[in-house]
Amino acid sequence: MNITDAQSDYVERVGRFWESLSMGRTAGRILGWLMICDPPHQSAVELRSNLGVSAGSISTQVRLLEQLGLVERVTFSGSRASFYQLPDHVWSRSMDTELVRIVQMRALAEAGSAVIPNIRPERVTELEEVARFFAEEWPGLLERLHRRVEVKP
Amino acid sequence: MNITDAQSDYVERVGRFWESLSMGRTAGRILGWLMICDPPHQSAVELRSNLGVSAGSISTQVRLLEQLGLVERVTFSGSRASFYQLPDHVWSRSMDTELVRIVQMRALAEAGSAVIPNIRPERVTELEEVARFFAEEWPGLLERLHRRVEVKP
DNA sequence: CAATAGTTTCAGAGTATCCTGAAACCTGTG
DNA sequence: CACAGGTTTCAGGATACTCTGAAACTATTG
Repeated sequence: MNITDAQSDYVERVGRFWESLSMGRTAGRILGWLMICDPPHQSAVELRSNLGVSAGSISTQVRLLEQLGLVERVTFSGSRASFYQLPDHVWSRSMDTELVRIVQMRALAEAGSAVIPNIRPERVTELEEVARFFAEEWPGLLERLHRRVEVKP
Repeated sequence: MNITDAQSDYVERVGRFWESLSMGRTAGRILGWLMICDPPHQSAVELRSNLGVSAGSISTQVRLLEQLGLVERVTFSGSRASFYQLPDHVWSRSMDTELVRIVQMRALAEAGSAVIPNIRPERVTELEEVARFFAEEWPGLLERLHRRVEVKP
């Protein structure tokens, strides 16, 4: 199945959005296409021809996306090629990784404890409070998200 | 007041963290120094000498940070210079802007409605559900954050 | 209204990032 | 064990950032 104009538009749009998050346009295009392609799993060659990027680029970006947990590799007996597809519940699961950012933020704030200023110390301490708040809230929030998204009403 | 070694370490650490968010090391250094400097407001010249970057760079990055609402410009009668400082509650307030990202995400998901696939349509539709979930939850979450951070127990 | 403190703009240099195309490298299969 | 399909690596080119230093600009102040 070949890509249509409407699909190409969407792929480009996802690409630009991903780029605005400074995560690379090609990676975004791959995700965009994997969201709407049929079948949902695509070989490197199919990605190449539908997205118009080189084999090397596909290889690099797919590995990157795999590391981020946004793409998974599947294989089929009888076919030598690898296929790539979005894992189940990518989007809700991708929110899980925000927790590591929160932890990094907390670590940054704690590293500031040695240099807390006398005037307006909250410039440093508030960062820690914010990090602590999200560290507390995030798990419960995610649980509700997952319940809502994974078990349909 | 001149920057100490411990302070410089912290500034560099904030700089690297900011860089890891792909927001530029110099911008991060400015924020780091503005978190711990005394007085809390600094002129471009002070930023220059404490951070070791050029006047042009300070000018550019400070404008950028101002646009993001992470730095504010203040002036004092009797002084010709502008001074830069962190606004009150920068860190908790900076979480407010996440809402626009959520809205963008929702728009992206809605743009996909024209190309929803027959098999595994949730690859597209779940993105919208996630966006909607956060759009609903974020305001309340922020309100609790602000209450907690702004009125101390 | 001239001098000057302070700020912004801009060209050029340096650096990082991303892509391509080709070569190298795997690994099933005949 | 050689072949061939498929994937990864890598050098080189293009692009985009970001910084610097100097010139241009702005606006107080004497």
